[in-house]
Amino acid sequence: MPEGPSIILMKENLQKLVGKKVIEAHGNAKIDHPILKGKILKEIRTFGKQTYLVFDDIAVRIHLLMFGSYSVDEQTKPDRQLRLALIFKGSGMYFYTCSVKLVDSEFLAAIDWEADVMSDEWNPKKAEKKLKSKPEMMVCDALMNQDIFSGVGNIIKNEVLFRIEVQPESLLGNMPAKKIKELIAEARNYSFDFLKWKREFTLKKHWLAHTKSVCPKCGEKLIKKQTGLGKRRSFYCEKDQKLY
DNA sequence: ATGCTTGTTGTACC
DNA sequence: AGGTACAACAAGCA
Repeated sequence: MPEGPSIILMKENLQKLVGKKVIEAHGNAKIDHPILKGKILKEIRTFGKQTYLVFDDIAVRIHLLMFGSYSVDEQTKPDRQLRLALIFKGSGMYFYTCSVKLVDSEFLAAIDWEADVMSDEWNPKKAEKKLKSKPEMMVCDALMNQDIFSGVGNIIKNEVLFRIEVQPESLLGNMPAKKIKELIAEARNYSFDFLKWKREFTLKKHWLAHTKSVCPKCGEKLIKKQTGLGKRRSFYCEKDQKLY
C-alpha cells in the first residue's frame, strides 16, 4: 500500500465520505473514540504517506506504515484486527495495521506542505536548499527522508536512482548541481508515473530496477544491497549508475 | 514454510 | 543536549 501515490488513491477512495457525520467510531486504536462521534468529516488531506481526516477542531492521522490497509464499505470481514472503523450513515471506512493518532489544528498548521512530492504545493527550490545543507548525506537516505521528499518510499527511491543513473551510496556533496536538480525533478516525476501505473494495476510491470536481477539497459547483473543509514535494500547497476 | 518487506517510533546507550 | 542502533510492530508473499 504505502508510498505517497498509493495514499493519493486512498484519499480518492475515501472522498465520498467527506461532508458526512460520524455515527460511530470503534477499533483497537488507542484513541478516545467517542470524541469523534457526531462530528462532520470536513476534508481529507494527505502529507506524504500520512492521511488526515479533518474534523472541526481535531484530525485523525492515519499512517499505513509497511503493511497497513483500508477499505470502504467492506463487504467481507478481513481476517485481521480492526484498528479503526468510522461509521457514517449507510457507509463506513475501515483501517488495519496502521498508526492512528488524534492531532489538533496546530499540528496541521506546523506541517511543511511544500515538502510533499505529490502536492501542488511541492517546492523544488526548497528541496534543493535542504539537500545542499547536507553534503555528507547519502542520496539513498536523502530520497527516503520524509522532511525532504515526503511520500517517497523504497520503490520510488530505487527507480529514481536508476533513471538518473546515480549509485545509491553517492554523497549529496559530491553530486553536481545538475544531478541534484535531476534528482528533485525525477522524485516528483516518477511518483506521478507510479500513481498512473498503480491506478492501472501495472506498477510492478514497470519496475526497471526494484527487485530486478538484470539491468534492462546493459544486461549486467544488478547489485542488491542494504544501503545508507536506513539500511534499506537498493537495486542498482554498477555500470550504469555512477558513484559520486 | 521461514524469511523478507512499499515504514516509522521508542528506547537504550553513548 | 545530540547521535546512533536496534527492537518492536505486523500481514502477505515467495
